Amino acid sequence: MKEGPDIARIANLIGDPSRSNMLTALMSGKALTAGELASEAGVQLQTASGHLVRLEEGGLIKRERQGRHHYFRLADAEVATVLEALMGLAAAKGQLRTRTGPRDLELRHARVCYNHLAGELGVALYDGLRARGVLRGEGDSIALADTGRAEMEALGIELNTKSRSPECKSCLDWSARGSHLAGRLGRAILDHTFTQGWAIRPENTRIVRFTALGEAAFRKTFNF
Amino acid sequence: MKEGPDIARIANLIGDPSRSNMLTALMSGKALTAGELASEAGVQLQTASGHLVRLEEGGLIKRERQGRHHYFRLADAEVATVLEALMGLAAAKGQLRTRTGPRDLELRHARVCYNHLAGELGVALYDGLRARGVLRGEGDSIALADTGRAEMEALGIELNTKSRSPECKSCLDWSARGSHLAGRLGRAILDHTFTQGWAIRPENTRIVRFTALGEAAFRKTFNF
DNA sequence: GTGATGCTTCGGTCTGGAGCGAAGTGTCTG
DNA sequence: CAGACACTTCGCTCCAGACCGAAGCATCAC
Repeated sequence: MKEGPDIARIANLIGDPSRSNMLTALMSGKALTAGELASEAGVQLQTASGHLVRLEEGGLIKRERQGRHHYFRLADAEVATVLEALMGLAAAKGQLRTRTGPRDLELRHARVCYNHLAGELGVALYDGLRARGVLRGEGDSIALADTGRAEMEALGIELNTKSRSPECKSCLDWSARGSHLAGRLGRAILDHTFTQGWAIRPENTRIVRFTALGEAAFRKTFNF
Repeated sequence: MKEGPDIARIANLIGDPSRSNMLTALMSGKALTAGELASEAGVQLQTASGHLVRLEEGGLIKRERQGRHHYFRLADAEVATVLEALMGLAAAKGQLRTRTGPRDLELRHARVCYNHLAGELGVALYDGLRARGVLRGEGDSIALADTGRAEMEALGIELNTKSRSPECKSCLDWSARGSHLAGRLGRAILDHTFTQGWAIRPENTRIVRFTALGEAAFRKTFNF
């Protein structure tokens, strides 16, 4: 007996892990690019692109083209409401994420979040820089203190001052409680980490794999 | 990869056509056997049995064994709320099932939503009660005004004060724009409707079929 | 112009899981 | 007890779709 609207199509769209991760990321209300969403979902750009087409056709998200970027946002508030309701139900049913594997442990320790460092190490760095007064401010408006700027320059970290994107930003971390550092500074520090050879980036993952010496050097350099 | 509850598991459970048909059937609020649900979904008993195990493990439905029968019902009202919200979204996105027949019209007019009245009539009742000040509050926190409580008692509507579930709740309606009344009061009013003989309930549907006199009495009683 | 970047499309592989037949478990009737 | 009935479990097939490499567009920077 088929009555009423077809739940299954919509639920099936939300029901794929990659897509639900993208939708969850879009719950922030911000518009995100395909690349950012791919990174959020932990899949390659081609895969994400396919998912985004399906979500768009299903009416769950909307696309805005700006130059070579495609920005995506939730289609409307009703979509957000349904996602919120699903989150509530999932929480009530104890379906918290508990996946644990070797891959997962590495991801939780240190990973790339778009273009900056996330995970336990990213959160520790962020907390350390704030405790020492290198970073100031709360929430979205974080700034580099003058002493901090000098310190970064002394380390040879270049901030690409041409870009108009925010210099410092905090980004919520899912694996560790707290935030990590995003923005141009976050990007520059991650780049520095790779050029110094402290860590490598295994193919097709978000994992940032520090060497033992590399992690020690990283902690010492940023003094946390 | 974001923090928070895992939407995907729950949504994936709902996202299969067979399972969503079963859940939709259970939205009637009645307990159904595995065999009945299999025929609702259009699959063999073995297949349905597998789905029911998964839905049970996911916390969406509950099982009661009675002799050689297994009866299933939705786990709780929250599940029903989420399903109703999904129906609303699906309807808004034009994912209606192609069949639009007399049945569909009846469903839109008046139907059961878990244990309370939904459809045009349910929304009209809700709007009427609010306009007259019987119900107060916005969003999730809706309450029965003192005058309203007296009015309901005068009508002989019993509120089962033992239950700890909320007395009044609003529930989004998918067929009409607006909300209808859920919670203990919503349940009591629907029970009253049947005991008064204003409406009957055709087998195997969510339809609530009012008689002409019954609908008039219903509207007059609740004064809308 | 050339090269870099962001995204899409195409073609291919591979796995999760939906489906069913058959056999097994539990419950009722006579 | 045997046999009917309701449901579950097992074993198997099969396919949708998730994923990625490579190639193709479009846009930007120089």
